[in-house]
Amino acid sequence: MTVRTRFAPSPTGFLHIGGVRTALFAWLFARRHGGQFVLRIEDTDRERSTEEAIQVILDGMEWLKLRPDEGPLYQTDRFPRYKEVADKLMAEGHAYHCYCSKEELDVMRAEQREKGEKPRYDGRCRNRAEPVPGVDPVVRFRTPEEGSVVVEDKVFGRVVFENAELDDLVLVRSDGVPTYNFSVVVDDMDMEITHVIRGDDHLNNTPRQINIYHALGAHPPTFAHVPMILGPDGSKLSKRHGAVSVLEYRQEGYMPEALLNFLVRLGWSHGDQEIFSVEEMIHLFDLEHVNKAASSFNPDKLLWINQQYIMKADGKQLGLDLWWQLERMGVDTKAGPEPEQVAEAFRQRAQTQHEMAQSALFFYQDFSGYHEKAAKQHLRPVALEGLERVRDGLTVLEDWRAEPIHDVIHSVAESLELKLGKVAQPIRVAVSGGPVSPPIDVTLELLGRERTLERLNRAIAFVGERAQAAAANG
RNA sequence: GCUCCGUUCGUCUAGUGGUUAGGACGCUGGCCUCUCACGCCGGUAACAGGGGUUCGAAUCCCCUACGGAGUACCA
Repeated sequence: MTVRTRFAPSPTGFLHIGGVRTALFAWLFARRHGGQFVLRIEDTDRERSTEEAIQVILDGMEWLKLRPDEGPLYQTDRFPRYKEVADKLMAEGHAYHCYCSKEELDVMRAEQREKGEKPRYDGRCRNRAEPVPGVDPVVRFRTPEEGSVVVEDKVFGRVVFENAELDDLVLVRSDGVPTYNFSVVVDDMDMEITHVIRGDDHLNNTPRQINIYHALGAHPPTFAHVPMILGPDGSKLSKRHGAVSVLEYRQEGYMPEALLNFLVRLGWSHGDQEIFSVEEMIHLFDLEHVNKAASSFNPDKLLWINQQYIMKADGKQLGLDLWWQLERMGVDTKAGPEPEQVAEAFRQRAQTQHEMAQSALFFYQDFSGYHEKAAKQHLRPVALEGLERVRDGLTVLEDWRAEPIHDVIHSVAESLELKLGKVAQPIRVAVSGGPVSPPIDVTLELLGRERTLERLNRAIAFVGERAQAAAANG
């Protein structure tokens, strides 16, 4: 039997990292076993489902390359099938019509709660022979009254539920729309899902679903409930931390492989290994090493992993990503060096590509003013001679490459009997506006002769003005 | 309330009766160095609590505490 897993999100909110992690595990498991991965959109709740959310799910999974072998399938396309199965259950006595009103049920539950009992449907319509005129009934499942259901969960192990704890759940609403616990069973059965990998918030639903499988004469699939992902503070994931659309991570400059790597280590491990290529994940992933406890999302680690990926990323891709970020920021990338070369210079200096773009801005456009502290520290009269000599040396330099540029700066430092840093740092502030940049020779090469000389002259003038102002004041 | 589930450094985790409880992120000391990074060397910090079982428990059992989920004509 070939393995078939599925990811079945309901498009009622954005696809966030919790959902992605579940999808990743299901996808990895299918890949690992040479099986298929199905994407099913659970949109039976028409009130809350949105077209936008569906699009985010599709785009997000495409970005992460978590591509389904089948689907997207939509539950709203399958209503006739649910009806067919419900009718069968009715005909065989596994289900019955219930005419109770919402109010009636509320009263019933309130009374039970008062008595310290678990609120549950008491089966009052179980043996009703006649319909109630004018009332559209719901279809309820006739849960076995005795015995227990054993869930052999791949993650949680053996979990036993007493049927007496369960009640007769609604299968089909009065308007004919199936409920989750029913449609999910029909779908997983029809789609021949062998392994249901989903969030552990569904563990409690599992015995009910298993009972439905049995009533249908079907074999339940293997279940694996994966723990939830919490926010950095250990609270439920919210908009503040991870509960934003996954696509936001693309905008913030994370690489999809890095996000996947981060997510696979949330609740799963392979010894001490931290970095996994997608191929390695596929090769190594297993349900046995999935944790039982929820884990919280650590943004710093995501940043670190992303940086690791940037360092090793393909140069072309890095250039493309930097270009994309710059364009998004409204920068004219034609007005500066090739993004690919710039990205190379920043390879080890950025945790995200967005950060890289921010740092690289000075290659493409002029900065308005100097970083105050840096200017104060480095653009001083003592730096003047070095700046001028370097400018003069670079003006006549024939070969505009990092090495010869380095030689010019180095010899100026030597002739002034200064350490390289004493000469380089003022140049850095002069050309970048701030105290941080890639190695100075590389920076100048990328910046180009024209811009370099122009900015050097501007800095020289700046130092001159400052000296005059200081003299006037003091 | 009831049912089910969970609990190892701040965080992600290794660990399946005998370990100085290991690694990673973070933080931190140092080295490298033209800045920032990268890299390298070092430090910090954990078995929720209490009872058992055992020669011996992070590991097995029970209780408590805390956290989570379900208890819908949501999914």
